[in-house]
Amino acid sequence: MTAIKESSTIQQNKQFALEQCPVTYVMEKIGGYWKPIILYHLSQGDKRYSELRRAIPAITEKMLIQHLKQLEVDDLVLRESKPVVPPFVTYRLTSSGRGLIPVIQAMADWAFREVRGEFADRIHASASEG
Amino acid sequence: MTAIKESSTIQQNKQFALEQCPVTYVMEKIGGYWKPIILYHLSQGDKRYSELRRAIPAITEKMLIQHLKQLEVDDLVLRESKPVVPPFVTYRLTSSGRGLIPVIQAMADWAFREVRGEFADRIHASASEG
DNA sequence: ACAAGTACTTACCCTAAAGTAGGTGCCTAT
DNA sequence: ATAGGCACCTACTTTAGGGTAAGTACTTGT
Repeated sequence: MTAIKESSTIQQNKQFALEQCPVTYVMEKIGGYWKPIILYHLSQGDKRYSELRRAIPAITEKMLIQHLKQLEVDDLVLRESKPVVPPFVTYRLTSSGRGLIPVIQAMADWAFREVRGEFADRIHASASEG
Repeated sequence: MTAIKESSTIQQNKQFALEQCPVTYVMEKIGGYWKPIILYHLSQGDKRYSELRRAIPAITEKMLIQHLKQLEVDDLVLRESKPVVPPFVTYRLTSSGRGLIPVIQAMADWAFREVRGEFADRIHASASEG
């Protein structure tokens, strides 16, 4: 067991931090507003850059490319470019990225349940108004 | 079906936005760095203010109370204070908040899988170094 | 008398994240 | 000839999220 030498303390700290709060680790990778939204769209299938742009009209190009680059260095997203003109660039989830699909899916499920709940409340309120 | 009158367009927009991207709805509620971390600790059981503080040493009091208040108005967290001195305030998840447990749990699961993966990679790399 | 613990609140500051608005190079369609 | 689509890049500015440090009110412990 001589593997992991000097860096073992880092690893131990990481293990420690993880036991303290695993969610912190996740936030370091996909914290912020846009990343989970981008990941959601990629979870629906591989997308070209321009497809992502159209799928998320509210995001600026700067934010989109910036987060895509970061997701790439964090090995959550893979960028594949065909050397043609006009450019043809595809983004897809890596296997780590696909590991986040349950998270994204749980988020989507919750959102639907919440809004259905509001809907039901509203009908109920209107009904009891007379 | 005359329930929902003037406000129906808002509701329709919400439904539309939700179909476009349910994750956006989630981000409006729990986006940012700290909220999921707070929710994780509350998912482990009801906590007093000071317990949360100790559980999340990296957070400042300002951030903690600020996000707790916001989670309260968003009906994800319930604040219960006993009128005693010294104060005794407990925070717990509401039913909406409990609905997020699968999200938080999926995050925690992913974090553990990721770090185990890194660990395995590291051992593998060291082994093939000689 | 003083520190420490409870659960906050307030004022000030700073930085990192995000928005604005341009440009690049190359091609196709009108 | 000009506009538009592709996938970006860059400089500048704004905003909001977060950090620092102090104070509040009341009680218990030493």
